[in-house]
Amino acid sequence: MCDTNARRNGKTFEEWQKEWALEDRYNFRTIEEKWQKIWEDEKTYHVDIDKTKEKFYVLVEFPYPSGAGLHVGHPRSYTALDVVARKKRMQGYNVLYPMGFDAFGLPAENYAIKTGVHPAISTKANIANFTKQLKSLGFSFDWDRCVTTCDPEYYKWTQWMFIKFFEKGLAYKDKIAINWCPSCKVGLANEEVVNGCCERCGAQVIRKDKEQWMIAITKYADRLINDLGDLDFIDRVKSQQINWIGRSEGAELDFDFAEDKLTVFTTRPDTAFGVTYMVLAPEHPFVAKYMERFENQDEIKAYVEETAKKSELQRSMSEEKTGVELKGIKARNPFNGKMIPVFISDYVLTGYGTGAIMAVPAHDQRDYDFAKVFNLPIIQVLEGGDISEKAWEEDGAHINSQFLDGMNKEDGMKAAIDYALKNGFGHPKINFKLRDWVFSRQRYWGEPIPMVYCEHCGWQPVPENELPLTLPEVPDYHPNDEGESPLSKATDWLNTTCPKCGGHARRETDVMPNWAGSSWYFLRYCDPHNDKEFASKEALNYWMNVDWYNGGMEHTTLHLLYSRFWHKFLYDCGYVPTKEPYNKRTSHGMILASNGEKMSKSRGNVINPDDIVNNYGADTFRLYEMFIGPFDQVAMWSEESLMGVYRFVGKVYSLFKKVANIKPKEEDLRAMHKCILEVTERIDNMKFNTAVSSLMSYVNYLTALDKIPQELYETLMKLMSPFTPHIAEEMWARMKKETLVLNEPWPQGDEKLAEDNVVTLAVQICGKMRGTIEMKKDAPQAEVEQKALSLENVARQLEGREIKKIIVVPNRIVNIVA
RNA sequence: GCGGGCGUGGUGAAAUUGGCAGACACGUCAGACUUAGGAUCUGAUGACGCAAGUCGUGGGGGUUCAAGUCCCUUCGCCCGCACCA
Repeated sequence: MCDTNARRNGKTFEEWQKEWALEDRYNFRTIEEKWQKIWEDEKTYHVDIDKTKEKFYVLVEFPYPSGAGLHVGHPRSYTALDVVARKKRMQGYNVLYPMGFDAFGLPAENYAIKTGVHPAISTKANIANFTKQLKSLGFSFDWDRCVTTCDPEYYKWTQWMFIKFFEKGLAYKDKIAINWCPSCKVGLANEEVVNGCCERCGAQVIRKDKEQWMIAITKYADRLINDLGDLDFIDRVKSQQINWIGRSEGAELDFDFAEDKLTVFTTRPDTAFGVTYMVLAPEHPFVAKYMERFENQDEIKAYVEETAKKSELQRSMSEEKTGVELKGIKARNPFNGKMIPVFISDYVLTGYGTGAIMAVPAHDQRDYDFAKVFNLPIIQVLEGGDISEKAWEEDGAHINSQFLDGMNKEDGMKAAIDYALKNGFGHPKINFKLRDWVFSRQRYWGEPIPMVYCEHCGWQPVPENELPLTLPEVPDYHPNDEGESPLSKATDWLNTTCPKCGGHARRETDVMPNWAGSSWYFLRYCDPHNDKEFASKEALNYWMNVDWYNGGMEHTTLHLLYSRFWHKFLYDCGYVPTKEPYNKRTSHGMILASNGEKMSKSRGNVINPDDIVNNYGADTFRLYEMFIGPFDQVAMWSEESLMGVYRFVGKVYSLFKKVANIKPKEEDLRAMHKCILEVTERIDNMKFNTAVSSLMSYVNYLTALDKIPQELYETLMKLMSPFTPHIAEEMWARMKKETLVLNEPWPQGDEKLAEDNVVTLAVQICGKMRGTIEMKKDAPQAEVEQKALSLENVARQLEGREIKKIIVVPNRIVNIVA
């Protein structure tokens, strides 16, 4: 697979040898430059479908190519999965480990607003810089498969998939109250709002009614939960997704309200006899519909207006419950015929359930608080609690509930729903917190939504043969306050003809969110240059699924959820062979500055990866990031620890001088096999930090030897090559001349050879350590006991005491109970 | 409030799942080689104690021959969601 002469830059092996002999010191710069050039020139990491081999697809989240360049956090997960990829290759798998760029996004657009530089230009420069940085770290990415989401050849297919969503009725335009960031002048998905503020700029999000493209992710809510079951995702990810989707089982019940049915969702239909009033969200359609008939219209209108002005955050923060009664119309509880008052209040959300609730103040704290403010009756229907101070939210037998009396929760629920069904005023219902995906962004630097609006034919998709619908040039990148995309200024582009009737039509001017391109990029990696389809069936069948996907926790309810949904949709359409894209999902911890703070430009505590590579080398950098701490936990950057790792790599280099063509002794092999077994097991289990510890221990062993048998050093290079590929390749070349260590088979650890036939057992008296004994492995119990008792220290401690029992755990411990 | 997780030396952290707590590093101390290298090598290093030994995994209690690990209880921290009916 490789051209030996090219690898030697035309020099003969003898010439190289002379050069090496001169170099006594570890010169990482020459070594790393040399091997990176070889890997690049020889396309060492290029991979194709090879049906004779088992495939393994390793994936890391592709970065947004920001102007700031690579962060030290990026290499943490890239190195970890590079280690996995390299080891799997050596174990004989055909490994796909690709890299690309998630290149649409606001920073490039904001930069364009400030400087006038077209986002395509700054993005291209940033990508070049990122690529250079990534290559300087020696990752084994197949760069031939690099994809970029802002490339028309790529987003052609993102647009094509949007049209599929539209064709299947899952993409629709709707006027809804959206989360509007007044600073970015853009609508945000629910997932992009953090504590009522814009995820990007931190400005407080306000509510704004806007026509938006929506994608019906809620149709997949159940499957997105249920299919998690079979997947090897870390627990935090699973539970966070489940929590976010927020499934609740209950019932919808119809209360009579004037000539209408007022439908509520409740998880506790069995508490219906405790309902003393009802509450509508101020936006509920009945408020406007019956306005004329309310006696206190002014009061109601004022309250509706006031809540409309409030942000979600302000609404949720109000300490005291507020509201207004809809005087003039009462509702009728279908369970007992009682007429009850109806209120509007901002504690009822318009977007969840039906936007209306039945209030059971005795057993729901929010209803209780509201009832106290408005002096409403509180009827206890579940036994067991004192409701004089607060609501009783635990379970108890039903009381004051006619036919439900005496029942427990389960029976009560069943009986209440049966009763509602029989009398035609209710049915079981499952609700989700998840809302449909707001897919429009009033921005420039994103995929144009490939839709045109015709007065006669309505919304029509751009015909497939006209894709990609490329972004036009615009005079000005500013969005305006009315929330119109900069694309609305591209008049030539904007006006078009209807693909259906040929009449005049207008293009959609909103673009897609950042999350669009990243929702399917792992599919494109399988077949990145295909111009007939987004990826061939053959490629998808061979490479999918992703076997191991690592990414940030912050994407759990964003990218990870979106892409699972997107993939399921493609599966339903028959375009992909599997119903889930990722078999295994792990997540790395953040790297913080040495004082425990987040690294940020404003704090001035950012560590630049380029500096680390220049001062210590890529191998040290990689190895340090693996050694820094448990992979899934936050870690603090420490220059001192980095130095320790640098010393270690230097030591490994200088040990080469002691390598000799001698036969390893039994204990040498023991140390070697122990290291093989540990490193192998620890990489598989994501314990990269202790895998490095094993290598260090092994090197400490080698350091103590006068001469190092070559086999031991060769094995060290094999084990280190996933972590520190440059030095491993270099030292391997110095020993073997012709092959690449990365093509060597991964060493096989032998349990038997790793075991010592002499073991040290701890001797305890009543659980307290009193000494140790050396025994042959698996020595008979009697012998062990005798030797333990013969210890001077033990004998002294036991003087005058009676031995009750001796517990021997083979090869571990002796505990004498006296 | 709900969900997930964590608490071990001066520091980052280990601990074959109930079996010698502190591996591997950082730091510190001592020594060697040297004498301007922030180099390298060797050794020591949980606390108290001259020592035998005693005490030690947030606190308290329990199970066990044996607990960082299991059970109960309590305190503290981190992350996600949050008026979701």
